[in-house]
Amino acid sequence: MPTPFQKDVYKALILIPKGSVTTYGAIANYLGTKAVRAVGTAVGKNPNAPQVPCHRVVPSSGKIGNYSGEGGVSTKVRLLKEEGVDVKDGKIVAYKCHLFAFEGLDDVV
DNA sequence: TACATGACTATCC
DNA sequence: GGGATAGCCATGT
Repeated sequence: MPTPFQKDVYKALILIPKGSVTTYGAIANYLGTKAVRAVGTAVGKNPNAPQVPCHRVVPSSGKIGNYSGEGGVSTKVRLLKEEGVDVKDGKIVAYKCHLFAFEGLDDVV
């Protein structure tokens, strides 16, 4: 069963609009924590499958990061492209433009 | 309860 | 900008 922390992470992921991406740090910040590692762990479990846009989560490095789904990173990149986010050599193109930092959704504060 | 692991980030070089 | 090191919290054994 998913832990409350995971459910919070998944809720944050669902808030990510199509064609946009966010970082683990942004999610952690939205949840009011610095546990980016824990966020990555929670997303890695991802028992909610396609229900949660886990492929819209990328590291602050602007790269793709990792993906535990089928096809791994390849599928993650493909999904992003399908949503309008272009990827080149395992890196997000103009990723800062697609970046979604939960601005305005700070209901926790 | 304690130790080890992990889809990371920040800092230093 | 890129590589290496330390810090971080939650989860699983």
